[in-house]
Amino acid sequence: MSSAHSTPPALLDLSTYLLSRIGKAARGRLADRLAQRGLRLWDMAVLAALSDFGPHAQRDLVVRLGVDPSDMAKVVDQLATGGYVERARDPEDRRRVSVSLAPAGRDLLAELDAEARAVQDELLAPLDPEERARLQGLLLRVHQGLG
Amino acid sequence: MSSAHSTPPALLDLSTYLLSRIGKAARGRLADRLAQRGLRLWDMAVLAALSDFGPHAQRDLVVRLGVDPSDMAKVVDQLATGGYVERARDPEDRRRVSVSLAPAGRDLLAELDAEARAVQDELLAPLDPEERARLQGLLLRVHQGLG
DNA sequence: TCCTATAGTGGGTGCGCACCTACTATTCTT
DNA sequence: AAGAATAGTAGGTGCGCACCCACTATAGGA
Repeated sequence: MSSAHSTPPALLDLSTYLLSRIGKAARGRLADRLAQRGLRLWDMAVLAALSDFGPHAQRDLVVRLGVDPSDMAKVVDQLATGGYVERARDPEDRRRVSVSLAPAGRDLLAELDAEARAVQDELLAPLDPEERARLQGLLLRVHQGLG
Repeated sequence: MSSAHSTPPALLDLSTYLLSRIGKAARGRLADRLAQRGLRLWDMAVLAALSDFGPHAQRDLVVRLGVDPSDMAKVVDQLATGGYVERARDPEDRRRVSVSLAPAGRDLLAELDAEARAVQDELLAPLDPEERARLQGLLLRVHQGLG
């Protein structure tokens, strides 16, 4: 992949390029670890949303995470098959499926979070803790601006 | 896409996630601009390499940029068709094709660089110039560590 | 009640990217 | 001169991702 060797300075001077490259490495490494468990990035995002905000109608997960409804159906189905989330028809509107985090899902999320932090340690190895915190703060603000 | 709205804090707390997300946005926006000219990211990388380091044997471009030789052939072919680079058989080793930047390629690279900086302005809008410089410095060091 | 809108689902499409194989032309080795 | 190695090329494959369409079930409004 990105053969460390002598990347053109014209590219290294562009934050756009660095973000693209580093982001790809981050995504790739995390995806690899999730793949070993038969999971993809969206699985983790769904678990995190359920953990942070409680049960969601499937439709609300779609809105929150910005995924196609059809794709979300597949993700939730897989998570339910694995016993990580529970699906239940909403009695007040039987079109809706309420999705909630199962205990196994909470455990899984903790493990995935640890995987993500391991990737982080690899990736941010050149930075000391203070610098990592500064980077995190800057990235957070950039992310907020993404709209 | 990443619907700014209420991303799970468990994810926002992970630099891995932020890098992945922001990197994807950076890549996507730049790729869109290049696509309007019928170009892809590798085209820009090749132009930058030629500009920064002078003519390359095609094989050396492959090594420097870490691309598959077969894919590089296609990129160079497209750039040559557009008049942005020139191909010449190396007389000392007629297997080799020496690739060099044509004047039109230098102009194009300048425009693409401007496009990249425009994306940068969009993306890093929440940061002031000093913060952008700090981010750039941190990213550069992280990139160096990618190996 | 009829008509429209909404929630979820199954199946399929197109694109970009990385990768691989087979092949030709040329050079190097012995 | 023969065989192995190298540079480049044409074409094809598999994967992940985003997206779209058709369909069922349910609910809400006129």
